Amino acid sequence: MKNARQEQILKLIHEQEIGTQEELAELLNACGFQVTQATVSRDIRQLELAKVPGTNGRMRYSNRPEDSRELN
Amino acid sequence: MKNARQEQILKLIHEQEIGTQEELAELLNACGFQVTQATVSRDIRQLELAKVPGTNGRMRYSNRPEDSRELN
DNA sequence: CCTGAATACCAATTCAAA
DNA sequence: TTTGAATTGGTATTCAGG
Repeated sequence: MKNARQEQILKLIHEQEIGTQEELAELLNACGFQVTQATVSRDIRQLELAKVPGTNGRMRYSNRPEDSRELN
Repeated sequence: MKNARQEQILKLIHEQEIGTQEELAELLNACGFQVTQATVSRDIRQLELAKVPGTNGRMRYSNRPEDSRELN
């Protein structure tokens, strides 16, 4: 089910550094959610997760930026 | 020069919705900064800008998320 | 160092399908 | 309405060079 999976995604990205959607898809599969990258991409859009270059140099999915709502 | 260009990038992403690095590169060129996507990619990493799926569905570059520092 | 061109990699979307 | 496979589009990186 979609909602449970998206919950799991939030949990996962909070627990560990996830660099790619494939990686996330694999972790979900390990949790019993059978999905492909295409679905993960859609989930990410719905959850409005951001991909940020971390301070360590690597990329990481994360919750949305504070100032992403309006311009000035 | 690099710093001036990165300043300009910050200004641009704050002023308008920028969806791709190519788009950003074009805007920079229009401002007199001659760059390609490769350099924009590096600047984005150095500035730690995030790419977020906006509420409107489109992608947008934005300043970094509030919670992107540590895990729990 | 910093950069561009080319490339390899990653992500969004299309197109069926259920 | 949700999904996967395949495709297309976008980005990170390599590799060479200034």
